[in-house]
Amino acid sequence: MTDTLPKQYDPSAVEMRWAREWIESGCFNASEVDGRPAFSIVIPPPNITGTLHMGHALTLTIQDIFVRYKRMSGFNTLWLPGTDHAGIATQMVVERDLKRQGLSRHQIGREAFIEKVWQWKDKHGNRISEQTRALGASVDWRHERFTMDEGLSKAVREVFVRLHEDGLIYRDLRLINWCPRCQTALSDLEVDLEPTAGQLWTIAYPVAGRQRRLAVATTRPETMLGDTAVAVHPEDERYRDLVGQQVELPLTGRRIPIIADAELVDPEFGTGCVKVTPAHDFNDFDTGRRHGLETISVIDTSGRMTDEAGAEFAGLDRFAAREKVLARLQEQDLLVNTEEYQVELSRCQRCREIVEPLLSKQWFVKVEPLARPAIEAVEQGRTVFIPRHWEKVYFEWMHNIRDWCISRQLWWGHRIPAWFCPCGGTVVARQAPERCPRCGNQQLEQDEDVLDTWFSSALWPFSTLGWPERTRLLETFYPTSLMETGFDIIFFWVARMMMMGLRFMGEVPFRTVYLHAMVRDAQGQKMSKTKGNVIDPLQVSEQSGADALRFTLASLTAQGRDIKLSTERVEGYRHFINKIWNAARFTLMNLGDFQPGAPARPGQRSLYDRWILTRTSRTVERVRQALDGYKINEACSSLYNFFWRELCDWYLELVKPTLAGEGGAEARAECQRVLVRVLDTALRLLHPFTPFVSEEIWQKLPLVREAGSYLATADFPRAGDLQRDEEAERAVQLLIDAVTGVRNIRGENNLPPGKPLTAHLLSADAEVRAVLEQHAGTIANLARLEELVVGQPGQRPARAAVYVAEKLEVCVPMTGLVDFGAERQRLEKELKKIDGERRRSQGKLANDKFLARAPAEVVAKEKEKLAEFEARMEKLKRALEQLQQWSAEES
RNA sequence: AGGCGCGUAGCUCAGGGGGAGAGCGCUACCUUGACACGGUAGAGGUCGGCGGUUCGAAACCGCCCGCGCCUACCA
Repeated sequence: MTDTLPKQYDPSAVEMRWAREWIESGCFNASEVDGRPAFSIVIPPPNITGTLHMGHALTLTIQDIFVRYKRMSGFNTLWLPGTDHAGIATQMVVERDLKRQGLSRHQIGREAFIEKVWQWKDKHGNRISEQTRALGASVDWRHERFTMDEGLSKAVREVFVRLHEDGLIYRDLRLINWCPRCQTALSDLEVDLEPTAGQLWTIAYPVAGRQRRLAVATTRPETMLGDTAVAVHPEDERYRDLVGQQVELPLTGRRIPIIADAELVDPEFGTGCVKVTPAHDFNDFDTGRRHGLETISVIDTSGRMTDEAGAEFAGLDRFAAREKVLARLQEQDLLVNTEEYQVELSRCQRCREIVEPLLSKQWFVKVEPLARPAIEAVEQGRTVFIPRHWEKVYFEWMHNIRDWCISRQLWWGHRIPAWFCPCGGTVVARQAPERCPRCGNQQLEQDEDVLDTWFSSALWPFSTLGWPERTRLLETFYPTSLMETGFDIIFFWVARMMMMGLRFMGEVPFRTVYLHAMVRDAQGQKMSKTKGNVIDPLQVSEQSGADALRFTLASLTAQGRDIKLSTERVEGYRHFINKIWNAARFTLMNLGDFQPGAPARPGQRSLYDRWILTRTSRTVERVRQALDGYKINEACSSLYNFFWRELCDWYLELVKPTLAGEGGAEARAECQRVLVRVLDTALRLLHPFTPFVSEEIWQKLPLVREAGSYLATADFPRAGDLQRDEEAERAVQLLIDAVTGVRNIRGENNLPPGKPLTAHLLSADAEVRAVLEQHAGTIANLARLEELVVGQPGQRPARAAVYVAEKLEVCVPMTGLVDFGAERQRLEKELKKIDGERRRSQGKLANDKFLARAPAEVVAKEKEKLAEFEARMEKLKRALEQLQQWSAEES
């Protein structure tokens, strides 16, 4: 016996080594031309500013499980990594750096600033990629991409130009969301609504030439300076006569019309009159367009009042202006009411600043024509969402989609390929044009703006594969097989990839979208730096090992539910990893004379060998089925249960004597072979989940294999590789029941574990008795018996504790004092339980309708169950009677 | 306001028309030939409530109660 492994598994010594070796050996390299079926995933590119958090750990774990599973199942597998330039976030980070040096980006200029960002990226932008390696992600680093790479930038220009040619990209002066702090336009999605305590003010607007005032309510009184109408409902009797008249807009001296609009106005709400500010409110903007109203911008891009707001207010911050407007109205007795009111504030997703709707000339994508095919593709099942219910969310958004504002007033990003000529002409082109096609002028200026980061992300599944070139990689791996990401970016990303993929590749970007849940802390709170409840995956990984973290995340990934993570849980699965290690340790300790190449001798196989082989086969089937159905947690629990409960708890215990040579050299040799075979299979099954420990052990196993082969690229087991053997399953179940019965009696009667006992195993079934007799030695060994008697039910020993199993009775004669009370209680409890089952079963069988309508096999099974319950009850009753008798004799 | 999801053992959650499950925790015992990061045994549940469908419901349907999340332009 050689003890080659330490008692405790130390992941830190193992993980870095394999992470490096797999990559160096090319295990994860995809092949561009290959006869094998392709399987591909493009990684959802994390921001270069980011560091790895639990969400990344989860998505990487899930993707890696599928990628390794498919790779081992013979697919030509590409998992393509990369990062995202994250326009606003990255620009903010670099600007902050500059600020520390007392500089602003405007001081150093655009070119120098972009240079700085690249420097920053070179220095810090790889951090997340390195962290990805540490988790064991089996990505093909040769194909790593960055959204600002030349190739991807070319794809962005190509898409922009083509969409523009097709009339799907246009430039227009419209109301957009503007962040006064970031100084850029935002799309609807980049704005978060936040319920906030505010006020609702009611202001009186005097009707021109009458003694009447119209009361309008507003949450933003400062915008009244830009009002260009007051709207009422066309059917509102109260105001019908006023439509077409004017009001005198307070504080401005302007006269504005009273209009009727059924869409904007709900006559039931408030006074039924609405102030209309087309330049600062989305509803009002639409109303303005319907009625041809003037737009007056009274707030500028920094959130200050413009000259249009009037001399008194110009230059004031929007919130200061609000106070001043209210004060002035108060003085004029035009503020008729103030009440507390819950308002939804729009905030910038990046910096939390209150977003301002502003009139601005921006580039937009006309989305509806792109959305239609993207909707159809999911309707037709060409792309399937998992869990399925997310499809509804996707449809809901796609059906109500609005045009996408894609220009950003930033410097870091893909510059918009549009050039303006002083003559008023605009050229959209792949390359900088030399002269204006309209007037020939050579003084063209490129648009200052860049594109929304999500614009380039939308192209990710094909731009990363080389598009617009028709590369081998693209031909082989598009459409990708799986998109694994968080449900929170269905709209931002998944939907947009669908639209762009269909438009430019003519086919969906991915066949399946697997949306994972959010990782929360143990209390179910969202993890956040401010709350301080963040669990850092790298720290956990250092403490417990990446395998333990991965297995934990995978086990908790039930479809459609948030993951509540705690370090205690990871600890628990670390124990599982250690269990795997120790099973291997035990195995290796018993393989001193093992000959890997020697032919198997199935004739030498024991019942236990046959049993573990068939159990392994079932596990293979379960794991495959679970993975094929995207049920990762089910795969995990099958593996956990098999490895710990079946392999370690029973098989290893059953064969210890054989391995010790008690059954002879041949039996030992075959047992070794089976053990190696089973462990090999288990490691293959485990590998996608716990790649490090499985590879480490596998390399130590004495297997016949080519030099330089890796578990990472070994074959994933198939259920048919191993023999099914129901007879062995039934027989071992008898042994398990017998052993458990003795242990139960021992535990319940407080008999010390070391105390040798005598047990009688009784069964009316001769076959059962034969199995028990054959394996009496094993039972005695595991149950710590000094004597074992197999007999018929009538041969119950005197003064014995009884345990009634399904097919046999276990009796242990009690020497010394028997606690009759406790023993009776135990039996009565068991009796009551079985009686409940029996009655339920009997009730069913007494029901004619059940007999008539239930499927025949259900009825047959029910009859079997009833017979079994009755038999067990009979035994229990007899045991109780005897107990009664002994008890009487005793006293 | 609509939509979606969730209420199962003390905790975290699987399961899902035909004998209530796991992990952790808890109790008792144990240095038994890999593992105390271990072993053995045990306690613990009107499967949120009420109706309905069914021979049969924890599961399917409806309503209700709680808890989350997402979407939305009510001034």
